[in-house]
Amino acid sequence: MNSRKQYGAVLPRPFYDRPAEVVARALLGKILVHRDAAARIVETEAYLGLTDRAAHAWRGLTPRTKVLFGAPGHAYVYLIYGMYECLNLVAEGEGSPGCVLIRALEPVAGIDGMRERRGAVKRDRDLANGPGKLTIAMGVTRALNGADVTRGVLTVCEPVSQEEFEIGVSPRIGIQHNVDWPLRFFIAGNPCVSR
DNA sequence: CAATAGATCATCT
DNA sequence: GATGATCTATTGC
Repeated sequence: MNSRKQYGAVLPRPFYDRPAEVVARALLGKILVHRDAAARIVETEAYLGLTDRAAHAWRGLTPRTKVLFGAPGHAYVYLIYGMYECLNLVAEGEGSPGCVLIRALEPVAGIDGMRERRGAVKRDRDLANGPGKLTIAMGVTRALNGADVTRGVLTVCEPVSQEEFEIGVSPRIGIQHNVDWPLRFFIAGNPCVSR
């Protein structure tokens, strides 16, 4: 049991009030915290909104995308393929629907709970190395859609110690439009980054 | 090891 | 009624 705190101050709202691709880069290395579970963000993708056909908000304001058009620093959780949930963080100011998809995490604390929720996973690095996996591992569900990430049960925090890392860039994964836009960011060499 | 099929449902046409 | 920001198990070299 390690009782030492693994993370520091909660990121304030202005952190998110910037272009989606800037926030996506800045989130790498930060610590996502939900109740007793904490994990380092090692892979993100930026979705730009009205100009980005791959983004949910591309078509405009609908009941589902309402959160994306709201204030920055909130969670957007949606169901994909009828089975898995994906976690996004809303970026950019009110009315500007940029967001950042969290694609992979490196477990930091509460790993026992993650293993329970994930079932027959062998290695720790496989607990949260994908968008659908990390929501299960962290216990994030659609009940958290619209939640304020600057205070409450789900937050993103500064790491206690920031090791140096290189940021890798590539096209986004699993989408059908704008396949060549380099909006995926990850910590180069980290074993928890998805393939 | 790489490729592929199947699971399963909220959202939008 | 079709589609999708996925994962896992299974099949085929």
